[in-house]
Amino acid sequence: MTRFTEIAHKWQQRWKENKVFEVEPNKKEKLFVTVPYPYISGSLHIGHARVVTEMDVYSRYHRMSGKNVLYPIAFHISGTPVLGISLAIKNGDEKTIQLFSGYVGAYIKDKKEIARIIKTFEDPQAIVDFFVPKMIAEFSTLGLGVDWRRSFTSGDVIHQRMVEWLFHKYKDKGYLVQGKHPVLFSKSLNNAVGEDDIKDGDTDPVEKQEFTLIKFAYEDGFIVAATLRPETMFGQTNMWINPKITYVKAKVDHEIWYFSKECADKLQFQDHNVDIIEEIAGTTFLGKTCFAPFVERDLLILPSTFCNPAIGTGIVTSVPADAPFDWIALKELQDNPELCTQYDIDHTQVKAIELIPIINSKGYGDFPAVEICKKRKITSLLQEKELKEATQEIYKVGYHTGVMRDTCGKYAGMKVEKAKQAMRQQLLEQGRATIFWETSRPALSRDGGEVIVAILDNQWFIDFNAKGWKAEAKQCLDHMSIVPEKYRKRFEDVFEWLDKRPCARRRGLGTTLPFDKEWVIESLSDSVIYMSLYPIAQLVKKFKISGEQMTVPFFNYVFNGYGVVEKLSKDVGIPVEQLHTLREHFDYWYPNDHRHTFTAHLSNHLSFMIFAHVAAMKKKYWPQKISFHGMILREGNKMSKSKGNTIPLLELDRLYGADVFRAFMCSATSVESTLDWQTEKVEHMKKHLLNLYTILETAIKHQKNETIASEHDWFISRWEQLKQQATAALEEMDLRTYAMTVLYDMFSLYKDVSREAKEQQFHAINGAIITEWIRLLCPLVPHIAEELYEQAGEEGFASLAPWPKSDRAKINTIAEFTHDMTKQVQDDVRKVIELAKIEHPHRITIVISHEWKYALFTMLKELLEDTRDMKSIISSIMDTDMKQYSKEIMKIIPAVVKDPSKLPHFVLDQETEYKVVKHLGAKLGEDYNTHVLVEKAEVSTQPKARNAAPAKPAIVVE
RNA sequence: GCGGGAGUGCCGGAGUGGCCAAACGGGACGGGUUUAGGCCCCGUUGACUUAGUGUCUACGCAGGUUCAAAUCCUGUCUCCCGCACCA
Repeated sequence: MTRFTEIAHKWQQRWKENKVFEVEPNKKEKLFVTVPYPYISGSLHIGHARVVTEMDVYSRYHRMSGKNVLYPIAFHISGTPVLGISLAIKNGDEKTIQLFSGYVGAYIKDKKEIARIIKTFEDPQAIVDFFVPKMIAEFSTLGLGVDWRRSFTSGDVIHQRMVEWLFHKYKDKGYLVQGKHPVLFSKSLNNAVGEDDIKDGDTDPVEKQEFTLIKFAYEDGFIVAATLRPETMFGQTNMWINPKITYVKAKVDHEIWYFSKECADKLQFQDHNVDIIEEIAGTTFLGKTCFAPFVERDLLILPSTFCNPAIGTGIVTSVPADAPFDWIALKELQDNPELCTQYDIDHTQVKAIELIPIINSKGYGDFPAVEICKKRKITSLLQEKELKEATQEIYKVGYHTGVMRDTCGKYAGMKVEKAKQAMRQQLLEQGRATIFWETSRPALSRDGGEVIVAILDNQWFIDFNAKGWKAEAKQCLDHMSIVPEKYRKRFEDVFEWLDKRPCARRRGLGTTLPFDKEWVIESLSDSVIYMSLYPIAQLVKKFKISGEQMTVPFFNYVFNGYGVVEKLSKDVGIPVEQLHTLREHFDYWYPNDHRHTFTAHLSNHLSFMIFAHVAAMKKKYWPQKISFHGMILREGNKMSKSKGNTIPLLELDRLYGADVFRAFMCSATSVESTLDWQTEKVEHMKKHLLNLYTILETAIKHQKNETIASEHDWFISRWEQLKQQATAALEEMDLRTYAMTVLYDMFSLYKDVSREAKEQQFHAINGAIITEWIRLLCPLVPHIAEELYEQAGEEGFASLAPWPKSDRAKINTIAEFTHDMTKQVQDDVRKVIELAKIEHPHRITIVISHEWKYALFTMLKELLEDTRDMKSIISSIMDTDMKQYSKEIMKIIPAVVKDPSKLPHFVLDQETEYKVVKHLGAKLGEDYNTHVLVEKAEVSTQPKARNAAPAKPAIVVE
């Protein structure tokens, strides 16, 4: 454990004991800040730490600036992940058990005890109960100024009641609708499933794919083929049926269909009635025909083994121009007359099949499938992998760049992207097709049952397009501050395309839908307005208010002030005073003044938050500000648990202590940029902080309350400017500039003055700035700051000390300039001596510029403010009595106009400069142990005297 | 494909029209301190030049606007992120 870790623990303990961050409403201006509540998922790592730490630095500044700051954190447990962990442990999943044994092992050493605790995790609530206190402890190691009394989880009664209240609001306003919706579904569990219920669902995710089932008239009914590409239907040449499998004839709704048995089974889950009539061998169909839409003619049914009964209908319509599988299958048949004979098919008919060009894709001719097969040397259906890749490639290019050809009837000239939708729509409207959902790969649930797609016909949706809602949300957004501002447009776009969103599921932790208990509110929809609980959560606990008491009217009153409090009190059995207190607290803290989050939340959580607030809250409680932070990498790589490259907060605490982390994180990159965690750089920061700490400790011991001589005005001036810079940066949440200012700029400025100030004066400077500096450091490295603050003999906590105000009156740019000039001359003298290779100069002469040049430079500076026109500048100057120096002036002006940086920041007068340099001369004389002569150009005999310019005296070393 | 962002030195990264050979941090090199190492301190680190205050070249590439561009405009290349119902 490092020294910094010890200091951190000491102060974290004291803050806790003294309830430093437990806040109540008072007379001060309030600031209520939030971050998204973290999901319970085992131990915390630095990925979690960024957002909470940034918000902490920012809010600590505001606390010191005199605001009453509320910074709370709660925990999210809704949805399926915690459930999934629980399930995995129940099923004896070794990976999960090991992972969680590791997390638990961070706190408990006894192996038996660990195993016992893991066993309890079969109940999801046990996971929550175990980790919430651990997560609070781990967050606390970061030194957060959080009021932990207000924490809760999304599974707590208060949260559930509040979510119910919100959904009642949605329902009352007509923002909830019911409809059909496809979900992944386990036949054995007879329930919807998520990623964590599916075998290998985390490593090889299963998606829902939307097939179009197209009906081809055949005998008494339809042969039904499945396709993902309805836009290729103008290119159909034949039908593929697998001779090796058995199909079924079935009554589907009111029609007779011929298709695979597997599909028939699945279709029953997708809102269709299916009665199987008989089984039919695949070979039965061969050589016959069926009638195809779009091409509007009979297609020959041919054999192919690539048709998989488990995918789609096991029947595929053939588009050899655009589908590599179809092309190779057709070619194999055309090239093998024997194969045709074997299936009793007329080879001449097969041979006669001609490809129909349908899509014009970038980089391809008439028949992309043929081209790509040739290019990739695909000649056989056995090259399955290559064929799949080729199919992907053709699809991708076709979808993005393709245009329908003249062969495609009224769709000719249409982009593939559009034609796909339009053609499918036409088929559906004509009753010649239906939608069928299929999983993107064969999948099993963890208990071994088959996973399919089922359509639920009573799915609940939030309808963001409900009348008036978007307009209000937009109004809220318009009044919000978005940092960085560039994300506002993204919000606007998201608002545009937000439509109906499924908001409840059949499984998972969370809140049941109050008016339809079969459903659990989905985890993104239940976490949109929970910040409303922070002002009251600890009161609800204190007043022992039960779930039954937190009714809809209860929240209506507490949040919005609606209703008659006496009646409410009687109805729910809560004393009027308590209701008043709840209402007052809410009204004091709300709205949420600032929410700091990751950009990934923009299109869902943050947008929903705005919609939820405008739906449920009075305008004055709408959110005020959202800021964004960037992602976090480790040594250039993404951090993830599966890669095993995360850094647990406990380890961070042990190796560095919170302050090193905070300082590194804030200074490494700007808030909105990607942060790369590089151990080497963190080590550098640790060294720097140690160095800074030592310097401040020493400075504390050598303070004097004495007047600082005017020769150090430059330092004081710069100090004030840096204070201002730090403050301005914090106001903008520019944590990087702030961190750099207090860690480095002030540090090097302090070093500079320490080198040139005499001891007494240096101690006086210490007296003037040290406690200020400590306080300025406090938001960034609060533990170190507290420790030093105490050493400096200050009362109370640095965390609660007033923020140092900068004094504009002390800013003296002339003093700074003079100081810089002195340093420059000093530097030049050193360089000249080096270049001249004179080891022991016996005389140094410094020549101050001619007086008239000061007038010239002053005038030039003024003129250059208005114009860059050489002629007018020259004529203005020549109008004065400087004309006598025209020869020299004509050399100076072009150079200066071309590059105005050649002019000094300030132009002093000759006498002042002479005095300053004379003073320096004395010092130089001591340094080099030689005679130094400072003279004005007018009296100098040195030829170099002519080169002297204001702020740039000529130097001669002999 | 659409939408958004980025391309600056050995590296990370400042800089949004002139005060920029480029903050700050790191690395490398030279020197000081030290028994030695570390820490710390000083200097150098685009090229050329010089007894400093000098000249030239550079901000993905190619053009343009302007007295003046890394910064504005046009084209182009490369990389990253999002394109949803998933937390």
